[in-house]
Amino acid sequence: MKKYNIPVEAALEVIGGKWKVVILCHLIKAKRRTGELKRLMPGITQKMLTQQLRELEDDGVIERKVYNQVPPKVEYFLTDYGWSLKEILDSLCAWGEQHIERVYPDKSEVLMPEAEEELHIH
Amino acid sequence: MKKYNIPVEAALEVIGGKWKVVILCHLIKAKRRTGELKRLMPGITQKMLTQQLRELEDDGVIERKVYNQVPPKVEYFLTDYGWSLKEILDSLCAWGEQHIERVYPDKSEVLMPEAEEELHIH
DNA sequence: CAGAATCCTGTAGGATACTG
DNA sequence: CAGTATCCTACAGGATTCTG
Repeated sequence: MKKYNIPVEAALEVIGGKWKVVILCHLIKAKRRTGELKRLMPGITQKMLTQQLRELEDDGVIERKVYNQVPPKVEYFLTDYGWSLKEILDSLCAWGEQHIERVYPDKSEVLMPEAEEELHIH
Repeated sequence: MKKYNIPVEAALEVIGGKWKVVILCHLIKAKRRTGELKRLMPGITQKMLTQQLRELEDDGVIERKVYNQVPPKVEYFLTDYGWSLKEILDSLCAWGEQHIERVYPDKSEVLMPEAEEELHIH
């Protein structure tokens, strides 16, 4: 059992990973398949993605649903416990939006995941 | 100029460092001298402390006040910009307090820094 | 498509000693 | 007391390949 010098460390232990907040911010908007997450995070490697997902799963923050079919289909989504992080994630996202330097003259450069939702890739 | 795949990355860039949230959580309660911070974070090394402090300073989140005296005295405190992170830090701390496993049968093991200094009301 | 298994490297970050 | 300056190592994390 871990000992913390300050309670906030308990939160950091769960969402402190390099990509965890980003992953959670995506999953708070919608459940996602592995490939979707990969496309939403061009910077992440295969290895890191699964690794971070496993840790989040082990911490009970997200859940993994496997569909028994070929080709395989796996979906990740927040658990109830994960939703308890909503306030944190919301404030983080809000701050990011407010304080981001405007690198996007128009929105064209921003990934618009919603647009590709429901897409079937063959 | 950095390009983000998702706005929240802007927030992570500022508070994503290993110790930054902890430091900020301390500074949100009161301005602190270097030695105080060191004692509040027994796990951090001299090097990491100054490094993280410098980065926070460079990002305009905290400010460093040097008193010209011997022995030296330096104080760190949040800037106005830094206070814009209050909501994030508050929700992080709150979550930590709620979800920490109760490792403290009584409070005796928890550091109680408040006792040693006046509060910094903003 | 999801992800496990390898191999490999950079660097985050620790320990220690020193200075104004 | 606050802060450099070194040295050094573990491991986070990347690239690539393979499999059901």
